[in-house]
Amino acid sequence: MDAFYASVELLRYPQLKGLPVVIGGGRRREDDMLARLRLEQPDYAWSEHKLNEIPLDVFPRISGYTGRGVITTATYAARQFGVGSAMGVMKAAKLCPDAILLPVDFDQYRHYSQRFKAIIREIAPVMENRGVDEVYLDFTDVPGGQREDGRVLARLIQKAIYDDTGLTCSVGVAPNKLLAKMASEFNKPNGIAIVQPEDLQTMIWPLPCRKVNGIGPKAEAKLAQHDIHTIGDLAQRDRLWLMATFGKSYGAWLHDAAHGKDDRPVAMSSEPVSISRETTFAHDLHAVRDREALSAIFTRLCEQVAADLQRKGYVGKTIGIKLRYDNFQSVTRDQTLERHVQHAPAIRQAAGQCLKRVDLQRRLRLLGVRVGSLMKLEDWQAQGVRADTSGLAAQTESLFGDNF
DNA sequence: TCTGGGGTCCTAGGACCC
DNA sequence: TCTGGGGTCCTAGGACCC
Repeated sequence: MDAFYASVELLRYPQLKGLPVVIGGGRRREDDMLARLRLEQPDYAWSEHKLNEIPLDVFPRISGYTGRGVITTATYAARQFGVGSAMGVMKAAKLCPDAILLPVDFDQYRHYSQRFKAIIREIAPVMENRGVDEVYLDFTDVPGGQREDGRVLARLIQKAIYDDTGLTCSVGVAPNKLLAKMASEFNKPNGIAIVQPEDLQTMIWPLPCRKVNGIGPKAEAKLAQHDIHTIGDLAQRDRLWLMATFGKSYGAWLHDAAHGKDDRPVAMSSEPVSISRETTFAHDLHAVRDREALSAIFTRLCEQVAADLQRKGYVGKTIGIKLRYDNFQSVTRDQTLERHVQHAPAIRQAAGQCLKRVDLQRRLRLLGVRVGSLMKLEDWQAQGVRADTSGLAAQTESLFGDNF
């Protein structure tokens, strides 16, 4: 198999490239930011179609930010300061007070995501989604795909995406998904990198283990304890020793990954396993003192999950909740129903039962609702099973009232 | 001024069944 | 005098990814 890994870069303001920019914080829209900037700079005649003309001093700086948000992504200039994904915005502000802070705008990302994926699919139809800004491609059967080891196709894709969206894109080409993903990071942003099987020792083995997709902070720390730091270090270790130390399955996978082995196909479609909604409160809430606020949030989460299920055409059988306490400890509870459900009252009823099984004395920072064991609505209807939501709405009020 | 939101997959124990 | 054993489902937690 010949695999591509492509990821688009979501920064759309050319004048910000090369500067420390952080995208993150609360849920605001980029439209709102532009509207506010327009208010603040009424004399300046720019439009959304000329994003590159917005002067630098108009963009908000990170230093004015207050709140609990985290960073979604950061430019390389910002990363020089130690700023990175998933870091609290407040912490980033300390590390790099002059950084520009752009709002996260998932609606806009989804829009651009659909566009760039549609463009890619026209060129290379065997495509696997990896979130909003990344895809895998199998270009084995794409005509002309093998020219210059895939470089011609990579350039074609980059140009097509840029012409339509103005977004740049990094591409990695390799014999499998594991290596293509690593290759895509070699020349970011807007680059192309090709890794051949014979490049394994020179290009892959010197990299830290953490670069392997699937080795996270915990595994990295445990590997380091055994003096394994690079992928090359890992490749030298005995397969059976790895299996004994890291578990049969994970140890074997580590050994394969270090040797560049990966036979996962590019999966064009996959059914969701669960659908959930969760929210972190602006301030920690107490189950007794803030009962009404929590109750309203809980109801809204159930309604949002129900709306997501209906919009996407699924029913679910396992209803769960997630709580995060003020010390960041998370707990989950779930319950599998006898019948699949899809509507908010039934979800709220079951989720309310789950709430009764957790400690509600401690302050909470997050509440979430999840529906799993999903089934396509049409398959479920084909079985002739009928939803039983009658009467649940009436029960819900009293059950819920007992919990918060 | 710590630590979002939406997912997947794995593990491990207990229940239950044959 | 006993402590089989495999398969599946359910539940809770945790690692990891984007």
